[in-house]
Amino acid sequence: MSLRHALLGLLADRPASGYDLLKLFDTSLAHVWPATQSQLYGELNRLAEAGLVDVSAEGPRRRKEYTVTEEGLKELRAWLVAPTQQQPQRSELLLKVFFFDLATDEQARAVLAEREQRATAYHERLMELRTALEDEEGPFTSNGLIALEYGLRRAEMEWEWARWAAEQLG
Amino acid sequence: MSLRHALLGLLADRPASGYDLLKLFDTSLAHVWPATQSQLYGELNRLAEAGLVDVSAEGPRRRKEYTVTEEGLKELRAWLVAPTQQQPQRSELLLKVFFFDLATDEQARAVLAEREQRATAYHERLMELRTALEDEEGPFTSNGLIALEYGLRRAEMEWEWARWAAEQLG
DNA sequence: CTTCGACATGTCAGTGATGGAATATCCACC
DNA sequence: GGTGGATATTCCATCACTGACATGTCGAAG
Repeated sequence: MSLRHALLGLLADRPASGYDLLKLFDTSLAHVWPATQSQLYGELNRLAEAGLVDVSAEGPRRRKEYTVTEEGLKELRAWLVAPTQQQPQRSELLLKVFFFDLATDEQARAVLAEREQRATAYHERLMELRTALEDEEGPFTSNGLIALEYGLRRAEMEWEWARWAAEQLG
Repeated sequence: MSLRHALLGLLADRPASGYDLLKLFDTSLAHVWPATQSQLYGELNRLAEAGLVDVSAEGPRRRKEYTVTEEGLKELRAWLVAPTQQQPQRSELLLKVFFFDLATDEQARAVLAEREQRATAYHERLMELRTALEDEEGPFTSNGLIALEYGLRRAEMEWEWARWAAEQLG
């Protein structure tokens, strides 16, 4: 349900087309709220129907540029201050942990090692992203860095936990 | 897709009915892979159709008791050692952080404070669950504690981050 | 002048989760 | 003997996400 607010948020900075927004998603919001092209175009049309955005310009190649309406901004601000519902956390990894008794110790260790690796790799990617972000000056940079820090801390937590868990198995 | 494996995993410990499994989900797996009643019964029927479980007994009130088949166990073990796909992380909280410029500092702080509170409350709940688990001896206790530790660490990470983030706003 | 890559939008089938309603049985208690 | 609560299963409408397919335009490079 928040894809809608992600779009409104990006459009609040500046008008953009679906294509623009798709790229913005891939860069800025990729780690926070990934979305596919089909979702995005569909939601844009629904947003326009609901009067939260307007088509402010049409360009070549059927390009439609969207702008948030007053109503859209209102909706966005209301969402920002509404209580954040935390979505139920499903974790395939932890599910496997639950059933570790069905595997050998070696197999269990492999599962944990895989996660540790992934977490460190992800951490590195985020560190690169951070240095990249620090150079350029975008509208979402400083807030983006706060969100990014969450990812970094989470990755650290994950590999520390994975190591600890592997010890527990012994 | 892993609901299937969650069910197989629980049934691998002992045969059970849908109703039993629902209760097991609510207690043991609630924090790891929540599932609703409609999902669960549906998946059980599909599992039986696929030959991964058998109806091993029928009791009063149309109760059907399911048991994993050899094939089901095979599937479960294959899943355990297969690479764990990490599902894309959508976070409504981080999305809000991205758009903090649209809110007042006060509002942003409130969002962060709410999360900090939730994280500490969740941490407390998990601590209680841990002491409860440590007393009783279940089949999944020791692995459950490893999974639970993940939740604890994550909650700690979250409130530390929320505090840090609030400082950044100043 | 053609072709290739980037730009740009739309649609659809399949899958899985949500939430609620409908149905029925058994048991304990009054 | 009737009622309420726990046991137990099934179905359905709705919604969101995925991944793929379909369609078409423009600009630059050769």
